[in-house]
Amino acid sequence: MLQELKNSYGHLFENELLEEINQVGTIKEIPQGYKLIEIGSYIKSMPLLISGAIKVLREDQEGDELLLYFLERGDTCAMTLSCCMGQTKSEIRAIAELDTKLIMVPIRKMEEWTGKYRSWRNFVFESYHNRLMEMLEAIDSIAFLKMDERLLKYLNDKISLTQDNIVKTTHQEIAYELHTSRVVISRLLKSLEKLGKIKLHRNNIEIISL
Amino acid sequence: MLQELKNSYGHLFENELLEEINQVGTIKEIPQGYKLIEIGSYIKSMPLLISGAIKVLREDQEGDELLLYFLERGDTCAMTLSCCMGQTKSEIRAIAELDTKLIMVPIRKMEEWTGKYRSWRNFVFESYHNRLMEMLEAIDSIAFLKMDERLLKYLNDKISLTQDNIVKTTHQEIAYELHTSRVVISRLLKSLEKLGKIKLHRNNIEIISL
DNA sequence: CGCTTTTTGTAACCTTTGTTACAGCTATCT
DNA sequence: AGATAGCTGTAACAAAGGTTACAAAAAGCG
Repeated sequence: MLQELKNSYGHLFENELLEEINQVGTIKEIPQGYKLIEIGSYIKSMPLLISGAIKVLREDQEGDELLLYFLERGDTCAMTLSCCMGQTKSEIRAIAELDTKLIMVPIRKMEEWTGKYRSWRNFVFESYHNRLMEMLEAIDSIAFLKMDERLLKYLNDKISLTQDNIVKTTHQEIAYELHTSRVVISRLLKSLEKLGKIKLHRNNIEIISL
Repeated sequence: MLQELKNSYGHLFENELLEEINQVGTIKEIPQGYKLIEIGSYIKSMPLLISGAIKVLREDQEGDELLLYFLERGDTCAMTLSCCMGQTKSEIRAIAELDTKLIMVPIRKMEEWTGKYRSWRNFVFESYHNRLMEMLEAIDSIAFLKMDERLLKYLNDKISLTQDNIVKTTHQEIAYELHTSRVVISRLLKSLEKLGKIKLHRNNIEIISL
């Protein structure tokens, strides 16, 4: 594990801290689609991403979903931090978007490290910062963009995440994540296809140019 | 200043830290409507609220606004924290919603205090947590509520902020903050009036029951 | 292969929200 | 008082997005 740790976090943490993480952390490999955190659940450990990606979702009372943002290598979940500190329930759902490898760190260590290691403090602050920025981006999209623009942004985000110009998903799935209906997504995708920007196939969308 | 500091932050910080804040902080009284932070500006000090309220707004390229949340006594601006740390430009605009009293603390002290005082660390973490939760609430409103529900929530937030059942604002102002048009707000307000929930006057709205 | 389930395409229609235009009212200023 | 600027009310219309319904294609399965 130490090697993987160093690859992803070596530039951030000093050796002593890396060693501590190595001692108390457990590595986990989770498959795509695996649910890491459910809304309302308590959290007892904090994930440090090694590879893969995790999508973070919000849900309302009726069970309608909305995609907030993705976590990638070097990221951690600020919501988790937040919940750990306050001992409150999770406000979000986290699902592996790709096959993902991560290190789980028990939360009791966190308090200790924030006092002990300046690099850890900075990491935590930076995580909060990044998450706030991503929340702002999410707000921008919902508040200021129309559905067709949001869809384009969604497709863009997907291809930069997977490094693949084929987005493997269904219209229904996109509709869930953008909190709209399948018919609306099919309609907009069809018009993108007519513009020559994408090509529609069953269970996947081929991106030509966006 | 020390007394006001103790009233608002005495339960959070130890005396030594309160003393330090007293040394380096400067007290500021700003009138309603005063612009504290503009989008794109750099921030050199961090506000600790003593009394009053500050509204935090987001803006898109076209200059369309959206109200994110309010800061009250005991709060600080996590966006400011965030920007200070990263030395980046402000992503938000902050305007005094009421006449407001606050203490400005130079940002260079922050790094020092996060290492030195556990209570300060906890305060900063809690601020981030609170702001993340308020961002989530903002997202919930925009994504899951219809405009009439958002308007109700807006009015509710206002009366709990001012402790006054008369909301002193114009339809246009509400429209800006909810990122819609004045006509839409007038329409919805009128229908609320017909339901007997509010009474409309010039420049203010009297809340009967929500 | 025949049956079922999942996914996609599309039409028709409704609701919500946004836009334009204009009139009347109120406060303020000179 | 008269002029002006700002605020509110309302109608008529346009656009975006949501809903319902149904058909057809593709994949999965015994």
